Amino acid sequence: MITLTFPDGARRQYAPGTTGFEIAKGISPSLAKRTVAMALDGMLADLSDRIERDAKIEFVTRDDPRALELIRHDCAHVLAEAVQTLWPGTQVTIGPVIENGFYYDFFRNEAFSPEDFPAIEKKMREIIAKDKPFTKEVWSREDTKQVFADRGENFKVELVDTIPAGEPIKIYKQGDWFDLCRGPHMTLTGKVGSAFKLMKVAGAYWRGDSRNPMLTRIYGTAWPDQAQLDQYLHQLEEAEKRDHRRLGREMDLFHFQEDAPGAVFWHAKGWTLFETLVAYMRRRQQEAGYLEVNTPQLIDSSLWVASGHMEKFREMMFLTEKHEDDERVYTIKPMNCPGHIQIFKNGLKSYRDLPLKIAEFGKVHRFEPSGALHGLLRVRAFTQDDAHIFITEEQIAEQTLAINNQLLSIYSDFGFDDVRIKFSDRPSKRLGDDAVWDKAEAALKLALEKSGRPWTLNEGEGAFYGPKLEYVLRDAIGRDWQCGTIQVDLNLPGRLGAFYIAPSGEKVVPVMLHRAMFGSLERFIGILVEHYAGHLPLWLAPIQARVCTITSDADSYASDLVQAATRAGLRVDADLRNEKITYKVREHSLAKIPLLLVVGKKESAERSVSIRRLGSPEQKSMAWEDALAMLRAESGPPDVKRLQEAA
RNA sequence: GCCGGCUUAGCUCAGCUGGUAGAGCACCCGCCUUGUAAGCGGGAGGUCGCAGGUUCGAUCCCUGCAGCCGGCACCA
Repeated sequence: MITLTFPDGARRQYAPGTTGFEIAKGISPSLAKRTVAMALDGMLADLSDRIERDAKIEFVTRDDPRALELIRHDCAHVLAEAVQTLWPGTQVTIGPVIENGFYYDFFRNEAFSPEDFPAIEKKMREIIAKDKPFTKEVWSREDTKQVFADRGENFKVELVDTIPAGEPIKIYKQGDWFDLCRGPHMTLTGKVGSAFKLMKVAGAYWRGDSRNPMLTRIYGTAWPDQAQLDQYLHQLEEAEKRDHRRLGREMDLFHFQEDAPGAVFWHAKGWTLFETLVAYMRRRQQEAGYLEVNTPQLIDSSLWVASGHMEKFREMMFLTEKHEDDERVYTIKPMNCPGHIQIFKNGLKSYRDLPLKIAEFGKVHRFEPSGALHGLLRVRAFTQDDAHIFITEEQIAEQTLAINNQLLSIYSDFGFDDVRIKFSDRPSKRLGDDAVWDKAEAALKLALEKSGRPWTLNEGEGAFYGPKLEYVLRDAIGRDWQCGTIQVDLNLPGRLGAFYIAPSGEKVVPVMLHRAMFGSLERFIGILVEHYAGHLPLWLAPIQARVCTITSDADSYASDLVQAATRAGLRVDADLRNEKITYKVREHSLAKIPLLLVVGKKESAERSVSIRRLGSPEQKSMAWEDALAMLRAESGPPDVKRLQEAA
């Protein structure tokens, strides 16, 4: 006999091989009817599974949160059956559950289009209405391959080979239709319900490899009930409203145009934001002892040959054409490091000069694949808050740790407190001996351990010249963005002939750390706009306050306020147009102006303002002097405020 | 780069099976001097992404190219 423990703590004995369904039915027929799967020791399993060992058992009903992935997975199978019924000859591949839904990849000579969705969804509803039982069979490896081969399902045959030896080959049937699948599934197709929707079609490479054939992927979403589906669709609409490309236009920050794919036209307001971030980072770098420099945009390609970029990074680089009067080919810099090494090399350096921290807001150009471009988040021309720190080998851990700490402090100033660290080790395409890589990776790991922060390994994702740490921010709506990076480089300084004089009088090649905090200013701004949904904090807002007149009688008073505020270093302007105040409030609210200072006859007579904050209908009347003082205090950058508080 | 889709006024979008275009908002002008998320009236604005082709005739059909969008691959 085996002993099963129930959620209420009760223990009962059963004959080995009893199925979950039998047990549920024994407890109550209605429970058996409601149950869609079970969990054995916390692991989801088919209700039809025979239980052979002692275990904790729970019955999972359809409204159990754990049933959600089953609903989605079953829905994927229903989708696959529907597609194969409508278009015989289509090959099935894989159909996993993903966040908020599922997808299924198909192979067919002709791609699917969203226009096919109504027909597919209709067929899916028929399959669900038939309420066919999901049944599991275990087949032999050879039989499985033969069956799928006979049906022309070549991708499935290939999948069978990826299943490790010793694992059962499981086939799930829903009526006549069946699929190779790890499971588990619910009991009946009817349990999928009706709250599902096909979302989009996309191409996807077989097994994620661009050398493989492209499949057609159909994405869908599925929920326990219609209300949750509706809520999800509503959420998607809301997310669209905070898209930085849309907000960038509405807030008049920047634009793109066809002539310059992947390059930003920064408008005055966007550029103010950009410069505000640069000023912030400049202060933070000065406090940490960096020296800011500037290096050429175009450098003779021979330098990039020496650095190894031409060999390992060529396809990402823009090169000039040979000029009639000058046979040289120049490279538009894709990175700042070779330039910074030139500055290091200029003049003899001593070990006493180390660590030497060279920083640049360097604009780099990289030939990103056209399909990768995405607003500000992925561009071809971008500005890095880049720095290269020249040190001795002994200083690697200590300097890495210092950068790590400053990075976290900086992110926190923007409200990013959930930061993950990824450690990327040697890639296949790399410079330098393995012994050098061993050393670099070990030093980075040591620094990570000293920081005491958790990290994950990102295998083979390092830069071609060294391993790296990558800092991933989680934004206000839970999306992850890679921003900062610290890279240990034991290759480039030597290749480019950099050295310092050690205490012994010998020439020694320095170690170089590459680091970026924002990463790309362009990308960081895109992330910020979405993170704040356009509601930038006062210190970042391009226009911090807008004075709105109610009648033209207040025009000159309004102009006085703007002048006084501007002299106080604030970014304030006025709307003197002959429009109703409701009209002005609406317009400037949509433009995400943080503060509206409304002035009419009353205010101009008593030298006050009526303040309205973005996102709140409240109005607060204050004397102008008080309002100005409040604005000044509130609009300070976080690092400046910290210094003021400390003083 | 790959797969699919899209490209009409500054923005959002209509435009039936081919007969050279329309709305709302924005813009300009006039009226209203206005009290916290859209006052009223009028006007102007488009080589329908670019280049070819089919046709008596193309925004519409076909081909190529570009950009964008959604994924995939790649990545700050």
